[in-house]
Amino acid sequence: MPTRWTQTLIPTTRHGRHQALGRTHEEVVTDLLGGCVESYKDLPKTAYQIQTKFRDEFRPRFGVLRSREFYMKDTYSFHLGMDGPGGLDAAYDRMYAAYCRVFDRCGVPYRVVEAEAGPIGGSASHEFMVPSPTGEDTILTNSASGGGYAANVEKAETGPRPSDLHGEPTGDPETVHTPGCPGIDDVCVFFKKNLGSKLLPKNMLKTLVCKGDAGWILAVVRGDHELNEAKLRRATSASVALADEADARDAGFVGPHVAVDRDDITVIVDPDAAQGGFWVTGANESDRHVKHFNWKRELADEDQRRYAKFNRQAIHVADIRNAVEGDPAPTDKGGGTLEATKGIEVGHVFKLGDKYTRSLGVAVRGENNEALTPLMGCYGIGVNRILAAAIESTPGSQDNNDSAEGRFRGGHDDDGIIWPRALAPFDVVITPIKLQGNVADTMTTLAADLESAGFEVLIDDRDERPGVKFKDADLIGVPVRVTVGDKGLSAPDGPRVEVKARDGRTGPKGETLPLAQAVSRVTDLLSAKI
RNA sequence: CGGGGUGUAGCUCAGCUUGGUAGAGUGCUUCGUUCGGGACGAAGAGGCCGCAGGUUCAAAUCCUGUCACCCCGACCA
Repeated sequence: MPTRWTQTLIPTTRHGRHQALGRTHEEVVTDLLGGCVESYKDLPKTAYQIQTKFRDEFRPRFGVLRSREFYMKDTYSFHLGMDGPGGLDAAYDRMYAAYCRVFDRCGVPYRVVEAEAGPIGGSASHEFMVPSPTGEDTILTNSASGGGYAANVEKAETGPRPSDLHGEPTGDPETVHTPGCPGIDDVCVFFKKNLGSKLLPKNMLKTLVCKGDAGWILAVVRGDHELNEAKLRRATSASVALADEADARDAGFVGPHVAVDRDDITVIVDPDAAQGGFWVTGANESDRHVKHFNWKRELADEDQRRYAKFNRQAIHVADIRNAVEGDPAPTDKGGGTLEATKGIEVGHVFKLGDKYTRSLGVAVRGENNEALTPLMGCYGIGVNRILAAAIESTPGSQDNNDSAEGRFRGGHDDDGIIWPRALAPFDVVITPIKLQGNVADTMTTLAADLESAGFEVLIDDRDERPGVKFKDADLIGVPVRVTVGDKGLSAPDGPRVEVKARDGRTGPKGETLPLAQAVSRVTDLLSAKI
């Protein structure tokens, strides 16, 4: 991946030499491990580190959500094979389960989504996403329709979509001069401005020229859809490369009928593009588009010769585009309709296979002294991003597990942060109303009792008005606040204090209860499964 | 790199179109009254209006240049 290097920070030293700041460490760890293992008996092995990573982000934003410097835990495992004990599959499953426990205990709502193993190689990949409107990744799920499918846009499959290549034309073909408009949007703007007719991207066919193993591949999707290269690769079971940029301009005027009379072109059409009705597409001529394109008329004829593959029904209709909201969900995953949600990626597990070990020449000797290339998995957690995600997360979001009644996982409201307990800087804040009478003594004793019970306690002994302290406690999001005041302590039936949970479990005004019950009530609130 | 925006009191900003030597809120200082959900009154301190030129009797305001910051976009294991 070229981006692995373009996004690496490479400063120049005063001596004119280049130094690279660590990005991710598949190569480094693989190379390191290669020097440590000799025999099949040395595997499996797992290495991890928690350290600062650097990445030359195009556009850092949202504070700690996307930054050039961040904290990351990354783990790499090495195996002799895929199956059985000690294999990559088993390690992957255990790592997956461990990640679920990590995010459970952090108290952030998350969803595990299927991700594209992609051109980097490997066979399986899952992302751990925290749902949030601030998120930069899009997740597609069918949970609203009762299914259990979740995947990112690159990976998401759609259920069956009907297609019909034999619909009747909507009119005679008409070539339109569209100077300087290779792109879909350009053409639509041109139609409106210069021809006074409204043309929508969904009425256009986007034809992408790709190089396959055995000749050219034309990938055709609707103008408002995006080609998914991984899906195209699977549909052709071949390696696929988009035509290079030098050809890109003229490629913008290509239409599917360029395949006519040629046998070295394979046409692959997304179902939504393989329809009758009104189409505008490239005219196979620079600066020209054609109206009323029709699949049957343009590719077949009476002699059944124009595009032989069409007539042999060898033209492929396949899901080759990114899924979008509203698509049917895969039927074997519960069916229904896909809906889109924004999410923040906080973790990723990945079966890399032999991609790195093979290219770096790492091998061990097997039982028969043969050379074996280990398989590899990698597993990452964006440590500081969890903090941001915990605050940005949508309160009450569903997660992958059964959403238990009353389970609450933090986030924020108009008053500030609502920390899940595991991430909060303190468990309890004690807010004295005014340091008079025995308030100070009670407060100190209570703090000591709470600390003995295992909690981290913050005492707000600032000389501020009560309202100020309440607002600040809410703002920094300490999970439980205990208010100690002279009025409560001198109640006729014995001293009382107020206990309030930041997440609202104790209501907007909290609970007033006898001082003696404070520690046990706080314990209840803090040990509730979050 | 492309597009847009903003630089005025410690902070958040108004004023600029229609030039006339600077305002609000908040914060700060002092005094008094208050004190269970960001108190109230009174008095006060605080700004070469990002920087450099130009136009003008006169520039925060108009013109040119420059610097800085912010936002949006560039398909991101």
